[in-house]
Amino acid sequence: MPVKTPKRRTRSKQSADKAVISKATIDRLPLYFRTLRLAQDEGIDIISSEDLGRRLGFMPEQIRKDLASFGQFGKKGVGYYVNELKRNVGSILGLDNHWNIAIIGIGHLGAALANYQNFVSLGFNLVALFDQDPNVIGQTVNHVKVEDIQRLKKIVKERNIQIGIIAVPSAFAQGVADQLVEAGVRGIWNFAPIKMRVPSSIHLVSEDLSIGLSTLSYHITRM
Amino acid sequence: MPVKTPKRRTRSKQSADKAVISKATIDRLPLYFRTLRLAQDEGIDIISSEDLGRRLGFMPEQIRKDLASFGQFGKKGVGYYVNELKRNVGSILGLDNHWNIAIIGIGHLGAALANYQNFVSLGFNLVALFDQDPNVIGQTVNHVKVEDIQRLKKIVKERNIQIGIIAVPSAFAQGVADQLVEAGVRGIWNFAPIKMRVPSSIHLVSEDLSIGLSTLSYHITRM
DNA sequence: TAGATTGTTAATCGATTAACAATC
DNA sequence: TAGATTGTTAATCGATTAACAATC
Repeated sequence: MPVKTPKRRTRSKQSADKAVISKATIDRLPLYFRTLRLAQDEGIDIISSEDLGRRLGFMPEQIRKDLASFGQFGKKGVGYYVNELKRNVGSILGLDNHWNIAIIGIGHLGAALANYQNFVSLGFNLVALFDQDPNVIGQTVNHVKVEDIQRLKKIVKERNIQIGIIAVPSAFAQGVADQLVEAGVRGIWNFAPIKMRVPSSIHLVSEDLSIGLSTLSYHITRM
Repeated sequence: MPVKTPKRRTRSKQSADKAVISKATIDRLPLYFRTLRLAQDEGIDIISSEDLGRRLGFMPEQIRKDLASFGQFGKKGVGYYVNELKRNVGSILGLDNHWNIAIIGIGHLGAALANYQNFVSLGFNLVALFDQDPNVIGQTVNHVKVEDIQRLKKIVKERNIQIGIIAVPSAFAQGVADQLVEAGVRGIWNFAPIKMRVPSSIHLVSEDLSIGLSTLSYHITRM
């Protein structure tokens, strides 16, 4: 459900004011971050919006506009310093907060997420796993022990967990979300294909894996 | 890269013409399908756009507009017949083609996808798994044997596979995509976080799991 | 019939792309 | 300096929401 951000028509010209950033822009930031990291790995020092655009399949003006909404990171006539821009984009995304995350539901998907190395490389700390199955509780996945979901609230507080990742079957997902909210997490990343409801103060991102496959079916049906 | 569909300004009024359907509309169709199935399970015969909207968090006029772009499925003053609409939406999505799918890369994520029951319930047939690791080749995941990736082209043709699901490490993903294209698949569902390139005749949907977590970080950093 | 709800056109809103002055 | 490239405003494009006639 799109949260309507009140829009400011009369914003002053050059003050350090927080303009409203579009969701589309925010969704592109992680892609800029990754591409900058790859460029860094290639030893590139300076990159233009045109080159970034070529690598990502975006128009250069879109990239410039996205970045400019957070500050003036480039040098006219030159481009962007890769290291500096990467650090800035990472900081905008809050990756340097090194959030503590937990996964709830250690089935096939939960276990795969627990082993996903990209989260580590983005700076997230996997600090807890939870399941309800006595056969799974006590096991270790990627060096983290699976805890009884009964202990969720206690451990979320103890380990200062800010983000909960829900990978339980649909029927239990809303209940787990409610528990996470009560335990005090600030964000939920949900993989259950349901319309999840959380208080407006909690940030929710839902992944729906069956959308992609279904839309693929739609397209190949028509070709 | 958005494929520009030539737009028809001068479309005739009431003929069975295929108007251009927006990507946003297509992405919502799988959600309609799922919600209709749930309503069906609840024994509901007739549903209004308002009720569908409440269940999904969409405006009813958006749902009516989406559906109306494919035909007149509702009854004025009454609503939509759940069974009939679900059948129609499923057919629009091409789910009744029961596409044959294969997963390439049977690591944690690939194995999780191989076990994902929602694909089965959407009518997809998982008919092949591929890996490159001799320790994985020959194993059975969800009743399907893992084949040597060397045999990809042969098996894709033999088993009439239309959709390839890529779950290999980023470094190998483009190469696998190229092989799938050569083998004759019509669509690729990619989980590697790269900018994948395929011919314009091949449909590509990429899932990028780190976007969701990064944008969550963005939002909780700012609250 | 009266009330309800669709299908569709018009109005609004938001996001992308184009253009160009500023400046390195 | 001349050439290149940013940052930003304006124009365009596309998607959502509002309004309402049609009709069950």
